[in-house]
Amino acid sequence: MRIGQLAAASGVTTKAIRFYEKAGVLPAPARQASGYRQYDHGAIERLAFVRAAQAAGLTLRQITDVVSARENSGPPCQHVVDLLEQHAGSLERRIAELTALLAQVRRLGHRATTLDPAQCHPSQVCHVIPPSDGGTPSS
Amino acid sequence: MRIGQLAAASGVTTKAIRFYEKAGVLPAPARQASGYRQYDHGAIERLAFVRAAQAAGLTLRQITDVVSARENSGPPCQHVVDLLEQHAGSLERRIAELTALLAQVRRLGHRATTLDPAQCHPSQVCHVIPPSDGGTPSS
DNA sequence: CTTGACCTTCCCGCGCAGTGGAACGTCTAC
DNA sequence: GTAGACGTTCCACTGCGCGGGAAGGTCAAG
Repeated sequence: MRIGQLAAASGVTTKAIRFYEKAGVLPAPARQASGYRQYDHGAIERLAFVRAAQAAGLTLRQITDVVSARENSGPPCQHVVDLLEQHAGSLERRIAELTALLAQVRRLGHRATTLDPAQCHPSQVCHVIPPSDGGTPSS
Repeated sequence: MRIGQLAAASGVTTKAIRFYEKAGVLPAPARQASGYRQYDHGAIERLAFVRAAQAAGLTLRQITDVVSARENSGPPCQHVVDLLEQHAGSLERRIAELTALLAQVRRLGHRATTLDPAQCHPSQVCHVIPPSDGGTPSS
């Protein structure tokens, strides 16, 4: 099948498919005499894996590592398990950061209800957001 | 004071200060005859506001809006309150997304412990991550 | 033969918040 | 007068995941 059919079958644009190939996340397919890419049926499954892994929040870089591990040394299950565990850890940290940030933003919003706009000196931009409160950067 | 002193006093690099000015988040300061930027004391406070607002997770675009509202029509408190409320809402949504994603990743990790690597067909990349499970996209 | 759908490669752009470096001007101390 | 610490501008690059469009080649139908 050609790239257009693969795109239609997988729901991924031809642009994205070529991008994945260039990024190393999909192997370079065979070419027809015309230069057109020629895909076999497995390409649909590989593409489905890429989308599933993306839906799990993995980056293309991480997926590329999984795919090349698979190509070099068989099923990369342990690698994938480690990756998922590590990913779960970073999700937890990120959630904790955002939760702390949410609490901080809520404090500011609440604080605003007790302040008088007239008390806002021109030298400040807005006294609702005070300097150096040690908020967690959202990186 | 010159830009280097402002940088030292505020803990922000000269690069970032010039970047803020170009982005419209800081007003263009006066210039000396040499062309050097000349800052008054209020610049330190404006910069502190920018950093505090960033620590609260606001983007430079949002901060720019607050600053220009301040310049055009006095204390932007209501604007800021609305902004914070809206920001809290998007933080909540983001946290919910990431929490759902974390649950999904945990399910995958757990599932991996019940699978046999030998069962992983070559046509798949890795059977730990199955296709089309309807995971929430992380963006 | 020509039209139109498909394919190829290529580079540019987005949004975000800067950082790095080049090439050059300025000020201060010795 | 010269070293070096500071300042100025501009352009490029980072990571992420593509999308848009140009300029051209290929293939089937009418």
